[in-house]
Amino acid sequence: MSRTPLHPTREQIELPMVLDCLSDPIRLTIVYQLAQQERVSSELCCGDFNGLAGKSNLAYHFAKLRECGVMQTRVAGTNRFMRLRREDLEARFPGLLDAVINSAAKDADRLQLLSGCDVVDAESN
Amino acid sequence: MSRTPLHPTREQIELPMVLDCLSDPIRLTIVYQLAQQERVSSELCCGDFNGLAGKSNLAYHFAKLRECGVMQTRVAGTNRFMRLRREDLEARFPGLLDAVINSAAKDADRLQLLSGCDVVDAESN
DNA sequence: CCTTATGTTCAACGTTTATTGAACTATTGC
DNA sequence: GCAATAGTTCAATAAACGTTGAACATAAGG
Repeated sequence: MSRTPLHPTREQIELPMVLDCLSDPIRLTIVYQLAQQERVSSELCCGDFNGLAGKSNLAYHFAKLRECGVMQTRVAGTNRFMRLRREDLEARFPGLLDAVINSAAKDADRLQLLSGCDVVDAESN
Repeated sequence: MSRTPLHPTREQIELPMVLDCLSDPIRLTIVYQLAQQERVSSELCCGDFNGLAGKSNLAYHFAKLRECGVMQTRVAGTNRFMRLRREDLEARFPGLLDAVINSAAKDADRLQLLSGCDVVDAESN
């Protein structure tokens, strides 16, 4: 396992890549859950998203989200903690992330954003 | 040529589809140009986008933009006039379209949004 | 009616994408 | 050291995507 995964600089973040990244239902769910979690701890680890898809499939989506500059990964022991790159995204594309997240929240049931994710269960306790 | 192409109702417009639609550079350019044109006439016809790609390729992208609910097509003679479905998009995803368009405007040169499009030339006269 | 202009539709193609399971790496705790 | 845990990487697969040119459809102008 390489120590710190590749992240693009703020200026390297491209609009089409971000939009494409967010257009996938699984990745949109991940981003949505990360946004919800910001009110609590701002970070989640990969395992919190088991239930959304298989581990290798999730790793694929995590890599995409990272490489597109949407989220950042921090390695801690055997865990990888992830958070949204809110400031960078806001600097590059003002209002975009919130518009997407709010739209996703509005359509939460339609998008099935809440299904199969440990995070929501934990939060509702 | 069928008289009126298919358009989804406002409620049928889905977030992932819209994001995916906007993630393609050619389609993003079309949307951006339509947005710019709103200050003038709010409508453009297919031919205004020759230069972006071949005709059949453009027809493919137009169809996607239409089927995803991003724009509306009106048939007039041999022409098809298109405009953004601003109100519908705003109702479904508040702030999203403007965030995307403003972000695209900020990155206009990086995205090469202005190249090969008749509209800009016409507008700069 | 014939031609021209505007776009669409279709089939073909090569590329990219999402998904899967198996193998692998790295860290923690006993 | 050994087993368990947490994730990644790889190869394979099927589906979706973008692009192309040729054929088609429709309307307008002479």
